[in-house]
Amino acid sequence: MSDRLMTIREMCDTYDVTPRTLRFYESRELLFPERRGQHRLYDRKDRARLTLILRGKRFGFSLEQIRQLLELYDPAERNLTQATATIATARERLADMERQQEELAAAITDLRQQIAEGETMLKTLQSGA
Amino acid sequence: MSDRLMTIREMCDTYDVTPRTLRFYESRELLFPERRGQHRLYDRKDRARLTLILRGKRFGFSLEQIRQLLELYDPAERNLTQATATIATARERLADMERQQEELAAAITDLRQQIAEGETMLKTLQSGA
DNA sequence: GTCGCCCCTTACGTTCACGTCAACTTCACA
DNA sequence: TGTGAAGTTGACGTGAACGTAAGGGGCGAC
Repeated sequence: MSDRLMTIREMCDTYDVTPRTLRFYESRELLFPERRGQHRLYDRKDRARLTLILRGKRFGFSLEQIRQLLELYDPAERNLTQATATIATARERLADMERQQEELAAAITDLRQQIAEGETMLKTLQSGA
Repeated sequence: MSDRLMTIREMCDTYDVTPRTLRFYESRELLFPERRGQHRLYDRKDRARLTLILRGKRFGFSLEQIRQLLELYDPAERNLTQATATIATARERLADMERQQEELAAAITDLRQQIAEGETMLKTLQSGA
């Protein structure tokens, strides 16, 4: 199964991050690995969280924004007002992402066009202007 | 027309950035406004560039990556090898963006699902658990 | 036992993308 | 003629997200 516990090194190799990064995320309360003595051990849930963290980063979110999002994925919310707030900020994040999606689609179309034009220019240059 | 020259303040108001930001972009060679005496004046092309800069930032690109992309939009390339390199890095950026688009779509679907689940939980809490 | 390796904490250093402040010029206007 | 608004350069400050170096514990291999 995938519910094996992983050492920090295994995590780093798997997700291409440094130990410093994982400890840093822990200090910012984005990860909560178990401790076997002094050593950290990461389980399936930790890995899922890390996946979401790295994904969030690629979309340009701050670690704090990501931390708030993670609360949504982690049903530790027993408090009503807390849960309401979590969902509200999640909606904002969702709106951000939807806007970004539209912009991204437009930018991709645009860039494809520019590349095509660039290539046309390139061929002109090659054919000896 | 939109080919009016704009002062730094007009630019700031229009694009919601600070003068410091515009001067910083200039120092990093992302913008090249004219000089009327000491003062900077931004034309249509500068505004187009700024739009692309801000867009790129929202996608999580660094200013240096954006600077390289801008070369593509600016046909000042008279050099063959230079133009080839520019197009090559533009292709990489495009690939990044396409990957990001897929990921983003998946993340949005995912987040919507989580929000839905969160709301279900919320109603359970509200109905008095 | 001691060597190497992996892990730990603490703490200062670094990069990016600006913010902030000081001191100066230039120009419109009272 | 000053005065204030808007612009300039230059230098130092700042927050986020780590990098890096120093010093130390534990543990299997030789």
